[in-house]
Amino acid sequence: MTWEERLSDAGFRITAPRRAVIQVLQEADAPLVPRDILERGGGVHPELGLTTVYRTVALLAELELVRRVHQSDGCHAYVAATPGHRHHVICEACGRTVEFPGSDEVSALIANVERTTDYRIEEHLLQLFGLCPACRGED
Amino acid sequence: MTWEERLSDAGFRITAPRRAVIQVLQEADAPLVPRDILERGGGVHPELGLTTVYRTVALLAELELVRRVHQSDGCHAYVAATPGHRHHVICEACGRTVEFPGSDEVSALIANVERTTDYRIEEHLLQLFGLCPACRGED
DNA sequence: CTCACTGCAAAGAATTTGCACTGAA
DNA sequence: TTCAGTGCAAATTCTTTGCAGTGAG
Repeated sequence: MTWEERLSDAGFRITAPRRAVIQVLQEADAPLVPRDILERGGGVHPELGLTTVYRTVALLAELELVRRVHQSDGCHAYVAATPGHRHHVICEACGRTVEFPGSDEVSALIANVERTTDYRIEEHLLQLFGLCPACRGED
Repeated sequence: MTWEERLSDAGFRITAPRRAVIQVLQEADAPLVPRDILERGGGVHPELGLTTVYRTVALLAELELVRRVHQSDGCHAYVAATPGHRHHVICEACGRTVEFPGSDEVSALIANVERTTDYRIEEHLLQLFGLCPACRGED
């Protein structure tokens, strides 16, 4: 199912600005902040406004089509989400992002922490930062 | 070694505003955003300014005495850091925060991800969210 | 046809910077 | 005594809101 179908099924309209934002996010391989999306989206739909970018990413995030990632400097960038997968490795040099599945290690860790801290864990935020193969100079 | 000694050793001066910010952060058991720190710090040093709070947390974070944590709503809150420990469990109800050590599971996970993605992992951000024992109604 | 969606401009936060003054070392 | 550190006010972002016009369904 495409993003447009998902929007449509959820009762939202398919408009030119939304198409532009969707296209930009789907083509990006690194997290983008709203301003990035505006700039790139301008190539597709020049009238695009920043307000609409904010509203659209909020909508897409709610439908879990994109995910918000956190960065040490500029927080709140967005990347396309792979369904079921929840974590990101972000290249510190080029920003290129890859998702990896929530793994057994994470489950084991959570069980472990629940036992030692007596908290009941419901959510987690896990992001790894490093260098992608290309930026390590092995391209 | 106290925080003041650490500051001093690093060549920074010990001032009343810095003492106030330090005291507030050391007494807090949940992450605080700059405005929180300002309000609480006002009880200790009424002239405290928001600018100084920003500058002081940046300094403390650089010395790794506090850590910046990310929250889904208001990003960028700060908590006292336990040396060597790197992760937090934050209670979704009361905000109370507990640190837990970087464990074998995390190392295993990282090794795993390095293998499958071919990224070289250098940093990670791991935060768990859940309910602390008190907020689960078992107090 | 309707009303969800849009862009603009303005309002509101969050954060940083310029600057003269003050007090820690 | 000196200059790092401070508070204020102003400047910059970043993000949200109010509103009248417009086009998707």
